[in-house]
Amino acid sequence: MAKNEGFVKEIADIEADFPQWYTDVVLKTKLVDYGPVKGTMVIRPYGYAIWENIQRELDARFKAAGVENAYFPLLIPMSFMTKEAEHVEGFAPEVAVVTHAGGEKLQEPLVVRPTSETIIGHMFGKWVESWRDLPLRQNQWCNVMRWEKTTRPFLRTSEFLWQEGHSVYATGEEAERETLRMLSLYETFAREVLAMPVLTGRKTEKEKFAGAVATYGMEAMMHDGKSLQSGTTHYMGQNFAKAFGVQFTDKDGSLKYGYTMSYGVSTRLIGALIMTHGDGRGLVLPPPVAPVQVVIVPVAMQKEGVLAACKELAFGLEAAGLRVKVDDSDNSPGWKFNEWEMKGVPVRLELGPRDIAAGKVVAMRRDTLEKSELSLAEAPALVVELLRAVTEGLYEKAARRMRERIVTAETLDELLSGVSGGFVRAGWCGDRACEDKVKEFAQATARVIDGEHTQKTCVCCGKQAAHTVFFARAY
RNA sequence: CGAGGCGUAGCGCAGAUUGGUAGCGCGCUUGGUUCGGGACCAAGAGGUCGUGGGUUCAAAUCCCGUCGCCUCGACCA
Repeated sequence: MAKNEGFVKEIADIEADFPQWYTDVVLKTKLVDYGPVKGTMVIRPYGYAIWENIQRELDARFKAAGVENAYFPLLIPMSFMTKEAEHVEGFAPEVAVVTHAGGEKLQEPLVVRPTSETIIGHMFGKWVESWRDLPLRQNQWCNVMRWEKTTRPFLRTSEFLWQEGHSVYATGEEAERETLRMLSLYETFAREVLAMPVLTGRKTEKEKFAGAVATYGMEAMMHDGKSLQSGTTHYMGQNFAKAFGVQFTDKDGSLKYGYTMSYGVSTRLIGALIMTHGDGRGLVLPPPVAPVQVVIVPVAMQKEGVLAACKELAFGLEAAGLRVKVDDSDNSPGWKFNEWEMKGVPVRLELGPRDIAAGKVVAMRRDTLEKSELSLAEAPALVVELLRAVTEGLYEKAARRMRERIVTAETLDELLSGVSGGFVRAGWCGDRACEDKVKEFAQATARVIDGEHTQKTCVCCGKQAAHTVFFARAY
């Protein structure tokens, strides 16, 4: 790579041409490549390793919450899709359909799952008979397909990876409580693992999931002030239970429909990470999900003992539970510094003859680019501490940016100015017409309804506000 | 689906207006010297010019068709 091809932009520059910066960085760091079919992506090893870390962390949290993993089929009979009226209306435009197989036209077309409420509803209908079978809480890690018109790696692709959790409860209260509990689990996960602050809340009718009674979402603010929906949970009431016959005999002997809910996050989270933490030099990965947490760059590595010292250091760090790489490739140290900075490795250690003689190692943290000297002997403990500081630092930096870029608006003009660089908190009367008008006027949508209702009047029509809403432009 | 742009070596591009031996940079291979912020020398390998047709003695280049991808808008994890 030529000198001028590296990422040595300033932060202001990445915001100026953010979509281009994003596309460049995901391709150059080999997170992803375009697939041969429009809208598809290949998640390359460096990107997939991030996904595996996300999976591992989230999966453990689901299991701790009592959810079991299962796997349901990719293909869903077309007739299932039409059983829930709103659901089919919402998803019909973007499903891919299999019409031929085995060299013959199929009697009934099969849709490639865009989400699995229908087929899981069908199966749950078979499995649920008694109140003793409830709650039923399952999750699957899988791929889904939605034929999108405009695509971008991780953020919106025709096929993507996700998890979808589905639960049935005997009562609506329980199912609703689970819907909020999972939203909270996501929020905690975003903070602790992705170092990403989010806003959570209920979605408006216009933005809710097709077939749900209520949808809740978490929204993250990207570097350019736009919002990215990073996870959703849905309370379905009895809509799907009735459509698929999810019934049980209650304690009193009466036959009742269950109440269902679902929740999901996808590989979009990888895009969210990149657009939350990245800077002019490329990726900045939060330590909990970074495929390589510490890279060791040997200096003057042909000199006696340098490589051996690097390997010994790596051994000590690995013993402390860290993911470590010694870059003993033929490139110059300068090349390696730039390369690993671009790839977002949270901590770099430089080890050369000078350090070895002094019993020290030079450490650089990726988030602040600050260098410090550590005692070689105590490096494992110190690096663990440094990584913790990086995670916290990333969260604080992103949280500060989000706080600074949320403004309150009383008028459409104020809203328009606010959404050009961040989120806007504004009153809303609750009418779809006003929501649509805001969209038209400011290219902004209602992201979530704020839990704190502070605004008295609707930003659009001036009537009494039913809710206080966060408006933003969204990816 | 609307508007633009692009398909030439692994990647990024030039060559096209004026048709005439397929080029450049990076990367790759081999050998050597280097190594504290993208090192250097030497020698090499690598191309159905997206695809189909047409014009021509001759097409990457001109004409017609077609396929694909990217970006920006309207719809969505």
